[in-house]
Amino acid sequence: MAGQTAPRVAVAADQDGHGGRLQPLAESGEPLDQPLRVRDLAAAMADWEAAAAPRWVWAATEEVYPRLLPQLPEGRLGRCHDVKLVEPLLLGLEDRYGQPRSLGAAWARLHGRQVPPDLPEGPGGDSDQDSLFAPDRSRLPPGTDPLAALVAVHAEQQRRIASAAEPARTRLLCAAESAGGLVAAEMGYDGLPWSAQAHDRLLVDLLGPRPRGGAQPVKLAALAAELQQALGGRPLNPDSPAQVLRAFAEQGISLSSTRNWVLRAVDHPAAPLLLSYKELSRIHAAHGWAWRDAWVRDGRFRPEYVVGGVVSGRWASRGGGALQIPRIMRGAALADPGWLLVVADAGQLEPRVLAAMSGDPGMIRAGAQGDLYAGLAADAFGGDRARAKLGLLGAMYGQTSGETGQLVAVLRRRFPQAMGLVEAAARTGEAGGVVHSRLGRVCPPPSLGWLDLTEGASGGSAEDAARDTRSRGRFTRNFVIQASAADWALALIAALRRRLAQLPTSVPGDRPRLVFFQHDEVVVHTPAQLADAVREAVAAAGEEARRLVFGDTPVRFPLDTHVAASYQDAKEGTEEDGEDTEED
DNA sequence: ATCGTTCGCCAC
DNA sequence: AAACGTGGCGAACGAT
Repeated sequence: MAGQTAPRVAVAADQDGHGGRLQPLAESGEPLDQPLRVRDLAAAMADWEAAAAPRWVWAATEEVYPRLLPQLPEGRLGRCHDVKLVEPLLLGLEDRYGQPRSLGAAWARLHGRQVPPDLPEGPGGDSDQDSLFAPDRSRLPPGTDPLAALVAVHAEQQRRIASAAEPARTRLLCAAESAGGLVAAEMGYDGLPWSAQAHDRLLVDLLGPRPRGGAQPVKLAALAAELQQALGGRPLNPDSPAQVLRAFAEQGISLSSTRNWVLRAVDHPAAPLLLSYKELSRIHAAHGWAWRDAWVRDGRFRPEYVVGGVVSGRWASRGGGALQIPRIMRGAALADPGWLLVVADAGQLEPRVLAAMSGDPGMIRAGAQGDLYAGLAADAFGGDRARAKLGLLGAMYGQTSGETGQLVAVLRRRFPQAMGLVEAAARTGEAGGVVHSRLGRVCPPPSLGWLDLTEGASGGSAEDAARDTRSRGRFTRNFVIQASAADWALALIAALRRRLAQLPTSVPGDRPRLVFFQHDEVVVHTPAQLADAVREAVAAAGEEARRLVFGDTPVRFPLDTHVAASYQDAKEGTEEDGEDTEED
């Protein structure tokens, strides 16, 4: 096929059917040949992928790739440039944060036309029903050639990347974000293995047998009845904070709220009952049978991931609460027979990011070790690891209250460069400025309302203005860390995805798949005999991410990796000796 | 009935 | 012991 050596290929799928058009591009985005019409887009792309593995350029991964996946061979596609994911990154760097990101919007900006607002992101195109007609979400004006517009906008994005203040980092950020788009689509397609039987066992243990209709499970109903008795016997809905506060007041107990930590300090028989009720009630409501009916099909939990859905670059999810699966429910995430789950999480990721970015000698010394907090403690806290950890987390979150404030003061003395980095970020935010991640993801600028308030122009109180100022300082302080950790995590999954695709498989269908990703943690579903190779791939990907994002820093970014049939069992091995089950 | 806000809990 | 960052989500509740 002509042009198969092109480094990039632009893709425009037909609105209906299986065809589309392809156009080979130079790295700069300049066309190398005429567009090529193909009747079977997936087959043509698979051939091209096998021959030359170009970077696929398209308007939006989420609108194209899910439709291709069922028809692609196991190797799938290697790399892409997602115009809609790249656009907001570039807009942020260009002081145009938050402007519309669609292909049509970028095209309109390019031609000085009126920019269409983005469509609201609904529950994404579920291709379950063989929906031949994907609605056009490009926002291009009618009559515009989508491929020509794509090629023009992509070339312009390449120019913008090249003229960014730090082109190499921007290029890496755009590539990583685009790779994230591929991973997200594939994870949504492959799904997290989820055993209905195991899930049922967990639920029955906790709640009792599945009730008919919408009835309350027996254990929950019993707890509610007991609680009502303990609070005087009057009808009570334990799900209503207002009613609960009133009922406790009648017992002579005045509560500031019905939060768990408040209730835990209450000396009354109703308090533990309410705590138990709330715990079980939440499981039933958020991850019970109704949840499974809605989100688990054919032994897979298939949520929708939203790449770049969090300002810091972390992912969000839409539906199913994918990023909030309660720990006690994770026993239901069970590998297929003959398969295993490889679970890897980056321990102490955020403090390691701070160490690497700041170049602080003391922090680097601690971060070169397996346990950063222990190193910190030995250096500055007389070996008290808990205090070292509390202080460092406080410094990264902007905590000032109580004892933690003093710990932060110690850190400032002993690790001036590291503390200087987060405090400079806080000052920038308080002054209304923006900060950026290691790879250059930009934080949102302050709102007009914030500017009015903090400049005293809106008539708000000085207290409100001061509170908003401090709040933005905490946001930007944390942003530089959280967003840089997200940079690393994105590089990790991109590298891991590529390495998994290169693993030799003997039997078709036996390829390891990334099935879950949560901020600093990945899960790979793999044939058992490949589990060791997957572990090695994870470790190598972590090292690759470190080098790409942080260069030659001595700080290590170790991944705690465990292999088990269930997510739960793999995680239990991860926790450090019972004490201190906190993250990071 | 339907919508938006508040509370509160889950994850990192 | 409890206020310190990013989110999603469900029930209650009050407004339309």
